[in-house]
Order: sequence, then C-alpha cells, then structure tokens
Amino acid sequence: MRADAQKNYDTIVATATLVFTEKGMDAPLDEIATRADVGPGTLYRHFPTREDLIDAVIKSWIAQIEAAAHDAVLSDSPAREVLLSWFAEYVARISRNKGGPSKFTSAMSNPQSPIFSKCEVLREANERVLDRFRVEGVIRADIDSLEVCRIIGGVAMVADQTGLDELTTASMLGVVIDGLLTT
Amino acid sequence: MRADAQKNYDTIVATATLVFTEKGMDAPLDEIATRADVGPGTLYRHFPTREDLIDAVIKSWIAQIEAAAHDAVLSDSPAREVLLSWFAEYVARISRNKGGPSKFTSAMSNPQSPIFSKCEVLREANERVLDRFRVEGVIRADIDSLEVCRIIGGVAMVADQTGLDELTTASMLGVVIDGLLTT
DNA sequence: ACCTGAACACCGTTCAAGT
DNA sequence: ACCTGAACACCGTTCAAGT
Repeated sequence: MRADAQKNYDTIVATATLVFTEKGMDAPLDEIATRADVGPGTLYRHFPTREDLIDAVIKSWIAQIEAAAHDAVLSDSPAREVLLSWFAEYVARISRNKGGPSKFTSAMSNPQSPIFSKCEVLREANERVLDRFRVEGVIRADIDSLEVCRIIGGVAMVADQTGLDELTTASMLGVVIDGLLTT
Repeated sequence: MRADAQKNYDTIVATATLVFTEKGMDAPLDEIATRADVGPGTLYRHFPTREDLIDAVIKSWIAQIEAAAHDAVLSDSPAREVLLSWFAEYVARISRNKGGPSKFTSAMSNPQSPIFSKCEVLREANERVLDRFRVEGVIRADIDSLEVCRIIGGVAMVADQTGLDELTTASMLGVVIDGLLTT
C-alpha cells in the first residue's frame, strides 16, 4: 500500500473509533470522512461497506475477550456466579459502542458478513466457557454456543436500545442462566 | 374531522398496513404517501411521527392478544407447555411486521412513546398469564412482567433480524421458560 | 380547515477529473 | 495508484401557495 494510502487508512480507522464511541456504530460515515480530512470516495475505497470499517475498528480489541473467557474457565466460584460475570462481560464487550449488540448478533448468523470471523471469536470464547460447565454437567448439553450467543445478544440488544442499567441487565441474564443450569 | 380529511386518514392507515406488511415497519413513509395518493405533507399532518402512524395501524389487532392470554390462563396443560405456546404467540404477534419486535420492546420502556399504551396491552396480557403461574407457585415471583416482556422481546428481536425459523425461536424461548420455572 | 408539492436537509454512493 | 469533491439518489420534514 502506498504511503499516503496507508496514512489515510490509519486516520480513518482512528477517527471511526472515536466517532463510534461518541455516536454509536450507526454514526454517519460522512462525519467520519470529514473529521478524518478525507473525501467520501477515499473512505469508500478503503471500506466498501460499513461493516468493513467496523471490522477494522474492532480488530484492536475483539481478541481481549479470550482473557475473560479464560478466567471464567479457571474460576472456582459457583457456576451461577461465574456465568453471571462472564455473560455480563460478554454483554459489556459487544455493547462497547451503541448499536454494537445488534451488529454482532446479526452478523454471527451470517457467514457472508465482513465481521463474521470476529463474531466467531466471540462465539468460540463463549463455547470454551460453556464447554467447561457441560463437562461438569451443571448446564444443559442440548443448547449450543451459537444459540446462547443469540439469547445473550438479544438481552444485550434490549439493554442497548432501551438504555438499561447493569443491574437490570444482570437480572435478565440471571433468568437465562437459570434456564441453562441443570441444577 | 372534515370528510376529505377522514378519507385521507383512512386511506393512509390502510396503505401503511399494506406497506408495513410488505417492507416492515421501517418502510419509507414516502412510499406510503405516494401509494395512498396524498402529498407527504398530508401524511405528516395526520401522523407527526412514524410511531403515530404505527399506533393507528396496530389499533385494529393489538387487543386480540388478550384472547391468547385468556386461553393460556385457562389451559390445564403442563406449565412449561402453556408458557411455550403463549410466548411463541407473543413473539408471533409483535413480529407480525418486520421491525416490530424492536419497536414494541423499546416503546414498552418509554412512556413518552405514542405506542406506549399499546405496549401496555401486551405487557398486561403477559402479566395475567404470569400471575396465574405465580399463584400456582410454579414460576419465580421476583421477575415482573416488564422484565419478562424485555427478555422475550430480545429473543424476538434476534429472530426478526436474523430471520430465524419457529423451531429455533421456540428453543430459545424454552431456555427462558426454564429460567422462570421454579420446578 | 385541509391539501399539494416544491424545497430543503441529510446521508449514502458513484465517478470523472486530478495528482 | 490513489485522492478529491461534485453529483446523484433517497428519504424525512417543512411550508408557502392553493382549494
């Protein structure tokens, strides 16, 4: 990539990160281009779709969720407690930017999506945590990680759209967890 | 209301019903005005916001949910079975038009919304069903109907956005129900 | 009192002209 | 090879002019 192209690419991603934080993942691309001091065509050349841009923005932090999953796998606290903080963590990550829960949860079921592979990282982290408890026999074995991601994603979408606080969200997650536990 | 105004009002609502069915509740208002043979200003005069229009459209069927709730209250099938078909019914109603789950579930937590009172009808129907099982002691008493509407609404939103089939949706509802049951 | 439709604003998307 | 920005399309919203 040419030096000026690389510079524009980096500036656009940095600006998008900022604008997504301020206004959510549905923020006008126009504003991103303007604040990055590039023409709209430049943004489109680098990122043909909004999801391509989202993909570049989340690249810097999406893998961090694996550490949280790792903690959940190793923790010796009660299952319900571990799952509650793990799911809360999951929700917090995909809700980092407004509009995130909707984007991630939809893309997870769509292999064509530019951010599908990033969603797989989320799902696999979840899979690892669920696997631990499946082995221990404390949660149902007939619900796969995709389905769990969808249900938790649904809770996150409602919380995101409605602006619910963490306590209310945790209460909803508690219901889902009780539905997963066999005990 | 003047005769011509009344006629326009009725035509707009009828056309909106059609367009919402075809393209969902986020369909362009423009198309509704054009197909109803009125100017955009006429649509805005009668319905200042999209939600005002939605309110008029759903008026004709929103109360039907009470009959389904009534059936659920009287049914002598096992609780899990009754709740599953009730929640499936609830999801089907709010998913009648694409984009519906998101609209209803958001408005339910916002008393300022023009469709808030319609959402109350949904919530109260749910309340009646939940009350029956609370009295019987088969479901948790610490989760109110608003919270249940939110969780089920979240499932409906995911299903709506992702285009999930009824079986997959029912499976997710099953998890939520198991989380509500005390047995 | 109500309707019309031109006009404006906003935003996504394309592409001819430039470097 | 890449960038610019004018231009177009689309859609929501307003309002002066009409009936």
